Amino acid sequence: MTEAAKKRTAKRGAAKAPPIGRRERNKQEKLDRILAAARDLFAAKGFAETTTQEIAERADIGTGTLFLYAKTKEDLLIMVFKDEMIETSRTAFRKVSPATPLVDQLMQVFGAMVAYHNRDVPLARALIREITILSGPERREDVRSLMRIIYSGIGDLIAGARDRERLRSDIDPMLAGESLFGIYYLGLIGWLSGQNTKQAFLKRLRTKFNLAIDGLRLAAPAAGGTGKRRPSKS
Amino acid sequence: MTEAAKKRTAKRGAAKAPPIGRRERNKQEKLDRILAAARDLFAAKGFAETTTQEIAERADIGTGTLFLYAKTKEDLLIMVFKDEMIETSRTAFRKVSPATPLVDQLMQVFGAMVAYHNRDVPLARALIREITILSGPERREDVRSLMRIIYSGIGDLIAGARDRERLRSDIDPMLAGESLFGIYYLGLIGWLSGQNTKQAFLKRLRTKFNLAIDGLRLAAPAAGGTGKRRPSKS
DNA sequence: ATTCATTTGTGACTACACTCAGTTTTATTG
DNA sequence: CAATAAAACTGAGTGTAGTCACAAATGAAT
Repeated sequence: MTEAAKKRTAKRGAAKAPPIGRRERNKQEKLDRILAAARDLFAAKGFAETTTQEIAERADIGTGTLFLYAKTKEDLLIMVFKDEMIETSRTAFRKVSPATPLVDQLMQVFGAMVAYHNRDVPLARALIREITILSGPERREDVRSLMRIIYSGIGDLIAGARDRERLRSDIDPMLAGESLFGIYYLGLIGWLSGQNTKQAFLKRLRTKFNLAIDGLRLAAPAAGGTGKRRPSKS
Repeated sequence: MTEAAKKRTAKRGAAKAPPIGRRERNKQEKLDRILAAARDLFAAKGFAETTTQEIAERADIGTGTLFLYAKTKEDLLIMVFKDEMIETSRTAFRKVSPATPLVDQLMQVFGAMVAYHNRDVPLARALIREITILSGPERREDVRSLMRIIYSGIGDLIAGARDRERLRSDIDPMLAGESLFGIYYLGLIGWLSGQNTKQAFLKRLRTKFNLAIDGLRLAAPAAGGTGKRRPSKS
């Protein structure tokens, strides 16, 4: 009996319901090799400087095979870093100090994201470029799920701070989360584009968050009369 | 005396300070032809689908010459639309109704920008992609000047609304302008990426602006202005 | 006008992302 | 096991952005 035959029989005897044959296993292994190769090369040489040839070679597959797993080189970039970014975000929200001023909590979260991007700024630039406007529809869901995590994470922080900081109860936390993320995102782009140092960016961001929380209006800060409706004009 | 000699003499007699010789003129004409060709083709076929060959052909220049005027195809995109975008922004700010609630003024401005992008959404996508993260440093100043115009434009609106809407006097209008633009920009990206209809985007944007102006806090509202806030009972 | 230096123009060429017709591998069936 | 179908793989080939060594045009100097 040949090795092949033995293996085949063994598989039959094991379990057929979850079709985890050689095929699926090979495919998964290949994908893993591709992603590892791409990650290493992107980190070592940068995104633009890495050729798909090199990635295929290092993953020990044919050039054409690569494009069976990633539709484009840009897709590969998202595929490589998606999980990492999601994990970074999740962890950032998990680590937030409870019962801390909302601004500080926000700065903790976004600080973690900035620290992540700071590990490789040119790569972050490529990544943000692609995330902002995807070059194809393939990774749309990936980005969407990342955004959902972030928006609802911020939304939860806002909801959690409602009592502590006497926030309005009529606001949609998700929508507010989107606003705050927009403020962060534009600053991030500015930093990655070299308009600000990381420190200046973060400092400015804190100011903007304070502004967003307090609003532009000349409302009485910490006024004695809590919900005083119309404080006489003039 | 030959034609050449006559011309040369004439030029000498005219003015030498502004060296507007045949050279400069030819260069300008060529650049104009290039930009016109690129604009037409981008509009007709889309950015990705237009080849630099086609642009060169239509501009009646060699393929290599094109890259003497634009370092990359992406550069060309910015070069073609930069002036238009700046003009759109300037006009948008100029047309703002004075003595109108700040939120409405903001919606007028950003509404104009959205209308501009709405003329060709796929092209807007390419444009925003490139503006967000430039693929090279060549057009950095162009984008920066556009941003300056926008930020200070919003800053002026805020400063102008200070009395009308009893805004805080301790805020940096430019910084606040950046915040509001960030909120807009992320929404714009969402719209261009097909996450929202134009209407939903604009409606949501208005809500976000109101939130940014009023703040998240339950502080005593300074009434008056755009009392768009939900009438909180009790 | 002639010479010469400098700027501008050019298209054959290169590098690289991506495709596709043909091949190999795996699973299935009898 | 053999035969067959289906899925996965492959690398030579294709299209296109961008380069570069050389050519042409221009302006300056005499």
